[in-house]
Amino acid sequence: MKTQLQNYFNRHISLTEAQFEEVYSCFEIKTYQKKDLLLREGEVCQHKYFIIDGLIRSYYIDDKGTEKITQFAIENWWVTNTESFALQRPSNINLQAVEETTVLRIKKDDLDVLLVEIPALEKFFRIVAENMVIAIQRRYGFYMKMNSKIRYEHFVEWIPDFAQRVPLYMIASYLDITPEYLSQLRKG
Amino acid sequence: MKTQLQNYFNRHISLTEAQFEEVYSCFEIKTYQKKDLLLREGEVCQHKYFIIDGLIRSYYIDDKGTEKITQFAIENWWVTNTESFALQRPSNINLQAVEETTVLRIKKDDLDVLLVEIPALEKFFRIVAENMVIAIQRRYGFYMKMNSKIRYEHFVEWIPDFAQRVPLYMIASYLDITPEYLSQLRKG
DNA sequence: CTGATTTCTTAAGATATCTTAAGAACTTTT
DNA sequence: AAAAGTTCTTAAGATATCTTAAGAAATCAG
Repeated sequence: MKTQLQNYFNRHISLTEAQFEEVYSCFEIKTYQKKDLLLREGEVCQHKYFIIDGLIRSYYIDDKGTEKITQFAIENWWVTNTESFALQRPSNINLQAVEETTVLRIKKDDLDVLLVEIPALEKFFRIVAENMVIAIQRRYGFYMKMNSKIRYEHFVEWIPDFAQRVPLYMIASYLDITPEYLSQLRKG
Repeated sequence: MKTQLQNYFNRHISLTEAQFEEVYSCFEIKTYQKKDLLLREGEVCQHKYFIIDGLIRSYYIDDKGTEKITQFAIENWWVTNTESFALQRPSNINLQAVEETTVLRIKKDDLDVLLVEIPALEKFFRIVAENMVIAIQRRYGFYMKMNSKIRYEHFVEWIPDFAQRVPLYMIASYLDITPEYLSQLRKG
């Protein structure tokens, strides 16, 4: 748990043992049951979450009442609603545990203090944010370029693990395909 | 020019006059003519650009030979290909001046040095990166939710300036609509 | 001012994907 | 093991958007 977070920090910056202790003391361990919400549409997002184990999805309900999944996140990923967290505005998405999920979470206020006390963290979160930009651009770039069938094949190939852990209709939603049409695609 | 950059830094962090001078000395002024490329597909992106004046687009050529625009950037925006710049990989997009455009640009190597010397810059670029995440998510979130007609109307309403400065077929490309279909939409 | 290039429009037929509705196959709970 | 809930499939008709091809309008270069 502790080591898992420490390893992640060490990927990008070096913290002294004391610094890491200070950082770690600001995190809280939480376990969510399947279907529990970490963040509800309309609330202001107060936490950044580091996933120790499990699977989180980010989704909203569209005007027709259909769930639209915008992101999945698994072990060793950071998750939050950046817009709501950074600007302290009401969230337009829900964060929900797809499986039983354990996270380390940190409050915005605590993080703000830490960033001042340990400037190396600025670098860390700059890199995390840049990686997020890269990931999102790759995702949508691919999405825009490819048709439904290729999107699905790519998804299964790329993260075969997901195809196991997530029901098909959620993959469909993430890929912006109706489950019915995905069914057709899988046939032929 | 100098002030414009300084103002932008001051939005998020405070630099002493001396620090700003050091920062500024790493930037180079460049003017690109209409259609000049700042970055070519396949090259590794070596610069971050701060636009003083003008308009830059980011685009690639798809398998059918059609230009697909992924981003526009104007005065006071930062632009680069984050993936290529951060990971020093070949770029999958072109950056091109849509109008005559003046930028302040900084080399990756120089920026890396600056970030070490002036840690406050880490915070600055963390915030810039977070804002980019927010902007991209808003953009694609909206894109996914809305149909072509609403995307177009929103675009014109949101940045009316653009509708003047950018040919219609580029707006179509950015909104992922064929120019022919956009023509139909504008009629009825 | 004229020819060349770039940008925009029209219209008809083609296609990817959605919608609706229903039932089958699983999975979890009792 | 029955009931209840969740997930997946099938198929037919509907629709948003694309493709192709052509010409009109506007802008740029000589």
